[in-house]
Order: sequence, then structure tokens, then C-alpha cells
Amino acid sequence: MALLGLLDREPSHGYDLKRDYDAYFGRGRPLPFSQVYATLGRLARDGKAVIGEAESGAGPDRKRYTITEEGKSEVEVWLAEPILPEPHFQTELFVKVVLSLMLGRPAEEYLDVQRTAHLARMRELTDVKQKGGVVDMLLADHGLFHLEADLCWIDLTEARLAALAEEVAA
Amino acid sequence: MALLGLLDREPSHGYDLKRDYDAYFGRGRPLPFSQVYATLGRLARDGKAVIGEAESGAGPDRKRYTITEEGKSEVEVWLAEPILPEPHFQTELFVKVVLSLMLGRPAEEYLDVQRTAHLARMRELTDVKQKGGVVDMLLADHGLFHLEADLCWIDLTEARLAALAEEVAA
DNA sequence: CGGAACTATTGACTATGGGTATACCATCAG
DNA sequence: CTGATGGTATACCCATAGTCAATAGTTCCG
Repeated sequence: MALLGLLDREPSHGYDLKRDYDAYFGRGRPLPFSQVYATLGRLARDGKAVIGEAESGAGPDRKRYTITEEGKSEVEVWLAEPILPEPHFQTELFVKVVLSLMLGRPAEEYLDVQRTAHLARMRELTDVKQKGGVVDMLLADHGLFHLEADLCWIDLTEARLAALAEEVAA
Repeated sequence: MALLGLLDREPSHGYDLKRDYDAYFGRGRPLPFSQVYATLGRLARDGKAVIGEAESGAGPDRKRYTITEEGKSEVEVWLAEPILPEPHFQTELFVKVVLSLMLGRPAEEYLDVQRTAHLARMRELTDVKQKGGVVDMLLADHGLFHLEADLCWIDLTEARLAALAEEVAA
């Protein structure tokens, strides 16, 4: 959807889309080219975009991808809809705690280690916030809020370890 | 890793592992059998588990899977290590906001819709908390903390929309 | 002129997720 | 006896994620 959204700005080449994606959304996780073209191929297959003829200008051949009406309305709908808020009810943190208890490992130690790791990451994000623009700041804050949420949960879980141990022992 | 962890309790059949996984970690997302057996196959392939002979007792044949020493130490390491805290620096929320701005859609409205959806989900989770055991409570609280984190971020982002719009317009 | 580095796309391959269908046996309700 | 339900496992199938390498023209530097 992010690629389709970028394509909704104007017809573009795969190469440019990848650049823009990386610039705005990649943040240390650039898309591989192969994935970009694979995705564009799927979008075309599904009628969300059309692939233009190969244009041989200056440089190697390039193809211009254009969003279709169907694609546009899909973006429209996607932007109007909220994301599904936390429907999963699952978390690796929780799995580790429960397995620690089941296997007789010290779950409390694990939680302490995790707290330390979170605090370290929070310091990193705080640094990033200092020297970036608005984008970096917002992303860092998102991370910080969620790390703080995890810290709260870790404290709560530590307080309830005994009760939890009882429930998973059964 | 969750399956391998469950297998670390005692040698078991795929069927039982699936049941236990669903009971403890599935929470409305039961694993398909095909995935369980595929995963066990991979674990065996990678030397983390061994597949016993087919035992034909009462009922259809069943195979007992046993964790290996290598598997055990992998679980050990995994349990001792903290999870990577928020390394991604990416979020669908952010993508939607940025694309809204790029495409000239009302990003503020989107944020409002999202806030409403989050609040609704928070009420659901609060309900779940009331009537479940410790497990449900902890999972619900995890969700609640993170939803609250998102709400904070939504407010912050709304306050910075103008600055963000400027940065992504360039 | 030779070689980086950039623009631009494709192909082949692996892994994982998830669905459907099927087999086979047992038990219990009717 | 028949058929439904539950236990147990496998075989296919398809889609997406992700990796790596190949190809091929361009520009620019020394």
C-alpha cells in the first residue's frame, strides 16, 4: 500500500519509487529492488497499476508505472480507514515469560534483562530525536512511547508472576 | 521458537503441541495444523528436534517429536536474550499520515478516526480484562498500554502536522 | 582510456504463512 | 449398523518476503 500510495502522487519508475520509499519510510530498512519490482508486478496483475512501454532514453530502458482508477480508490479507502488497533493479543514478551515459567527458568531475571535493553534503546532513540528532523523525531517518539508501554507492562507482569505461574502450571 | 520451547517441556506429538500453543499463545489465532507440522519438519531438518518412529497404537499413527541438545541450548539462549526493542523505526500509522499529507488528504481527520478506533478497542480490552484469568489480563494490559502509547503519539503528531507537511513536501 | 558509481530492471531461488483436501482410526449417538 | 465427531498426520497449492546475482547503459573521475 505504501508503494501504491507513492505511485498515486504521479506516474513513476520503479527506481524512483524505491528511492522515495527508502527516504520516507525505509528508515534503515531499505527495500530491495527485487521486492519493489515484484510488488509493482503484482499491482499490475491485480489491476491497480499499469506498466508502460519500455522507454529507451538516456540510460538504460525504464518503464513508467501508472496508478489506475481502481488503484486510486483503493488508496482512498485505505487512507480513510483506521488501522486495526492491536487485534493480535499476542506478544513475544509474553511468550518468553510464560515459557520461562514453564521451563523453570528465572522469569524475573528475564524481565530485568529486558528492562535494561529497553532503557538502552530509549537512550538511543532520544539521541536520534536530538539530531533529526520532524520525521525522525516523530518516529523516535513513537518508539519511545511504546518502549515505555512495555516497561509498564514489565513492571505489572513482575508483580503478577506468582499468579501467572500458577495459571500456566495447570 | 514458541513451539520449540513447548517441546522443551517434554517429547510430544504435533497434535498436542498445537493444542498447547493455541491454549497459551494462540488467543484467537490458532495455528493451522499444516503450519505446525511444517515447522516441526524444519526443526528436525535443522537438527533442533528429532522425529520418532510412527507409533500405531489406539487411533491413527502418531509421531513423537523430541528436542535435541542443540534445540535445548537454542531455547536457553533465546530465553536469556531480550527481544530487540523497537528496532524498526517504522509504523503504519506514520505511513498513513505521511501519505495523507503527500496526497493532499486531510491527515487530521485520519488521526481523529484512528483515535476513535483505538478508544473503542480499549473498551473491548477492558471488558476482556474483567472476565478473564491472569493470562487474559496481562495480554489485555499489554494491548492497553500500547494503545495508550499510540494515543499519545497521535496527539503529538496532530500538533506537529504542519511541520511534518513541510518536511515531506520537499 | 579504464574503472567506479549511478540508473534501471530482471531472474532464479528459498523460506514462511496459510488454506484445502485427504487419509486413517476410534468412539459414541442414533 | 451408520454417521458424526475428534484425534493425528500428510500432501498440495499459492502468495508474500527476502536474498543474490546478472545485465546493461551512463556519467564522471583520474
